[in-house]
Amino acid sequence: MGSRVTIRDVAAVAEVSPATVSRVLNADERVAPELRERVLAAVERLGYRPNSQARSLRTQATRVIGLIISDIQNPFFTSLVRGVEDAAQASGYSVVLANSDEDLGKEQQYLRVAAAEQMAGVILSPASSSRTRIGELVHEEIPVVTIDRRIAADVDSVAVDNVAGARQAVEHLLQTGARRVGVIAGPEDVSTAADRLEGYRAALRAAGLAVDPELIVRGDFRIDGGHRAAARLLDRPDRPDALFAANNLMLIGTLDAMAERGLTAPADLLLAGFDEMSWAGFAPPLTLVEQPTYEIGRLATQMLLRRIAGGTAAAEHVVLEATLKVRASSDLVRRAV
Amino acid sequence: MGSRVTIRDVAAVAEVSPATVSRVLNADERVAPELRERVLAAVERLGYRPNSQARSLRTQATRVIGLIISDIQNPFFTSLVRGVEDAAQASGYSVVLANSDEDLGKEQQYLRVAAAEQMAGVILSPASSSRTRIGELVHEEIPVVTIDRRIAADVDSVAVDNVAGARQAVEHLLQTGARRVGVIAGPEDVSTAADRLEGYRAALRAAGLAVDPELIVRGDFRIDGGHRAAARLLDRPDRPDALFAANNLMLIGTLDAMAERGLTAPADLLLAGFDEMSWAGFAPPLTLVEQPTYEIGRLATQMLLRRIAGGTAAAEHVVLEATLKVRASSDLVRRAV
DNA sequence: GCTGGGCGAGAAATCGATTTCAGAAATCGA
DNA sequence: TCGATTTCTGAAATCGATTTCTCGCCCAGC
Repeated sequence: MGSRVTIRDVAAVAEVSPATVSRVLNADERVAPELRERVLAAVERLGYRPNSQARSLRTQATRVIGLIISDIQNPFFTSLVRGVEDAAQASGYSVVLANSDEDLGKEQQYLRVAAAEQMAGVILSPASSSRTRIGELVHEEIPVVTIDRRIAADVDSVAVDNVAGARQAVEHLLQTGARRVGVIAGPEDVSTAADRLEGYRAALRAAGLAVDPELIVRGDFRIDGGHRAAARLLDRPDRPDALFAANNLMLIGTLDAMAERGLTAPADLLLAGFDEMSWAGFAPPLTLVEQPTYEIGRLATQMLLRRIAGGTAAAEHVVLEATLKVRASSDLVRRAV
Repeated sequence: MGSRVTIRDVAAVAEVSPATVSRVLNADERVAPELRERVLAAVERLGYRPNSQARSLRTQATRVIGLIISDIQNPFFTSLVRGVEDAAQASGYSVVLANSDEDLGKEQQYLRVAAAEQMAGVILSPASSSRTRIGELVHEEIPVVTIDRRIAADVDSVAVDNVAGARQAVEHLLQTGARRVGVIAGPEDVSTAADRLEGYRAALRAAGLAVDPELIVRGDFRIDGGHRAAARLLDRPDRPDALFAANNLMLIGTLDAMAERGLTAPADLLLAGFDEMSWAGFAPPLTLVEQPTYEIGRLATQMLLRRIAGGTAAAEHVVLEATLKVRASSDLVRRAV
């Protein structure tokens, strides 16, 4: 019947009271060295492991942080998860992972679970910037840090400078010779999508080019949506001479659509995307705006832990840099690279 | 200060005892309809949510199942996770997800967490068939179901018939005209890898061909390993005329290695792999042995829930079918498909 | 009319830890 | 030497639920 060994058993073996055992285990200094020894020996001998339910019932605090991701399948999140786990573990916290799958309903449910389980804190990549509701967590006073995307509520966030990243990519396309750059943008209510679109516009304006609304098509940050959006752009009589996909999965959809039409980059058009695609295997190598994903996870966790420890300052918004990696898909000269 | 509303508050408002509130909430029949009404109204009005720590401390049972995956980044697991979540949720359980990253140390740590948190059960895709240790869970009498891979211990498992799947793929390659089929096999201590290699051998034997050990190279089920293994095969003076990669990530590595050498399938050699690759975007479309991933997750969860409910029969091993999907990468005739 | 059985509801025990409180022993200062 | 602190330890309260125990009441049966 499992976790049979309780603190009383340890106390009995060590011939002390349960209170003393608890003190020893919680690094309370004022315990005689001799008793401490006896307790530790008993713990060792019995293989005692404190019952975490009982502990957190009493202390009203768990050492678990929730990590709610909008799309686990997206490799962007994988190394981010590692950053979170490493930082959390270093402070003795464990991480539970959930996949909202860009679904507001699922997201809501996980947020409820986090509140019900009284998790110490939550790191969230919100499915929507305007419709995600963290009310339950706020009510339970559970701190929240958003990653990758911001939300309306006043909480900490960690993200990259999406405007600058997208702008760099589009400016690069223009410098390489593109004149009509199509963009496969993300969903309207995701801040990341809005920012990247803004970067696209900024690049055009800086180059003195008009923003043609016909060249802006929205996808859903997933493969299918990217495929449909790219198809619409590619089937225009005046086909764009470059495409910028606002995230990695939509870039895959774009590659699909191009393959169907027998088009290749950079020969037929230039191509750039956002977010890592370490699955590799793509020909040609793709020009991408890359994010420091591990770092995002690590920083977000540290901010969260500070909040948990009791920081009550105003919400902090950390903005990291995204860097453009030019590769063959957008580079006529270095095509062979 | 969060979850302030306790069962006593509800009891006070409804003017009954806490015991009665508990009975109403746990569907105990013998409560007068009138009191039941009052209790439900009070619960509603106060927004009462039972404290799950307190509950599971008393009942000695959580409604959480752990899902420990060997590589989250592998899309194979994504729809499997969905299958688990759907089935768990239908029975009122929540799922916590962990990524062992094919690392025995991490795996061990998560297993320990599962034991410490007294999870109701664990679904595990073990990092190793021989070195994974589930002793702690067994000790706590926490049921375990392994997926995708088997382990030495006597626990339930759900997997596909990897031998038959691999055999089908290799037989297909032979029928399409291949004579020297190279295989990029998986790690020695993973049952899945051993089975698929066995299927490869069986196909050759059935065709009356000798098994050339030079054509068998081991990878690590990851992109890099697949890349190195494929490179070794491709650089041989007597290059194989077909390759079978034992999982999806190694197939990507194989594609990389081929691209570096200017080789394409099916023109230069035939190509087949194992596991879905729904990221698509690959040219040519790939011949793959596909698994019913969602179903694996769903079935594993149902088995686990039966164990949790108290089934004590002998370990059950469910074997599903994997089906070969022939696509252009191995099909000279239907190359245009 | 009295007893016994059944049922519904509250009081209290319980789960396993932490923490407060109080008392005994040790230390210190005068 | 004695009283006043301080230090250490154990007894008991506590966290918030569930569950056992107990009691009062009602009704049926003899």
